[in-house]
Amino acid sequence: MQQDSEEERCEHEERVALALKNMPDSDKIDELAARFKAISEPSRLKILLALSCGELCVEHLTQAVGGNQSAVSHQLKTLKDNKIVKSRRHGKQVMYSVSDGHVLTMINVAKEHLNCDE
Amino acid sequence: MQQDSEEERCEHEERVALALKNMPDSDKIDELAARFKAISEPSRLKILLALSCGELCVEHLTQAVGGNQSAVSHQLKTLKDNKIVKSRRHGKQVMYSVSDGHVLTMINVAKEHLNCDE
DNA sequence: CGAACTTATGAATTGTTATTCATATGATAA
DNA sequence: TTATCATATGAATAACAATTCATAAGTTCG
Repeated sequence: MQQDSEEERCEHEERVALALKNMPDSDKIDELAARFKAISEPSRLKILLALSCGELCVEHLTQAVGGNQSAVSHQLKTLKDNKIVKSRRHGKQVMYSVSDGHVLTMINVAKEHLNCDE
Repeated sequence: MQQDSEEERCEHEERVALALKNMPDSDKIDELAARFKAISEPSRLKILLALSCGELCVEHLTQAVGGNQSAVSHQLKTLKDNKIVKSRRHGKQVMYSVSDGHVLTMINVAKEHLNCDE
């Protein structure tokens, strides 16, 4: 016998209702997802990990992650559009850095999570 | 005039070296990226947000996020393969829940980050 | 065992996204 | 202003991923 009890059924229905009630609206979900997506490509994650050591210009970033300048620029654009990194011009160079502490926190939490199962 | 100073150049070179030294190996980066990717689709993020209210079976999840059963199953597989959710069988049903606190933390940090700029 | 129910999976299609190459833009110095 | 250096961008191709449909597999009940 493995029939659901009356109470269990009820509890689950309530949880569905709660989930529906608490669900952020579509735009917010899309924006959140887009940010995770920005971080979710190895090439871009690598850039972020490099930037977690401090501000770097495009050329140095390119050295740090390996690859070509154009690719890195495209990737930086994606990261910047999603507020993951910020930039400032310094003479001929453009310096990039992680946009704020939240991003670093997320990466660190993700790293911890990674260590849990191996 | 906007020439780089000698010290600045040095500092940057050091930072490149540091970034290279601290860079996790390729496999680890790929795994980390894959996890972010798992979270980075609106449909899957929605599932996670629903699960943040508590354990749910596939049918209820399907109700909570809207969509069809097959799609939700596929999405759950991706989440599970990436250790974002876990499951247990309960009679005919399979109950899914968020794998651990790290995942919830990440989502909450991401939500905070979202609120910073609007 | 067979029927009913819940979840999972394979294959195909469609839609997205990364990367590359060529070149444009912006900045500085002579 | 022109040459040079640093970065950004557009367009094209190529790699990848999401969704759907049909159906298989696992579980319980009679």
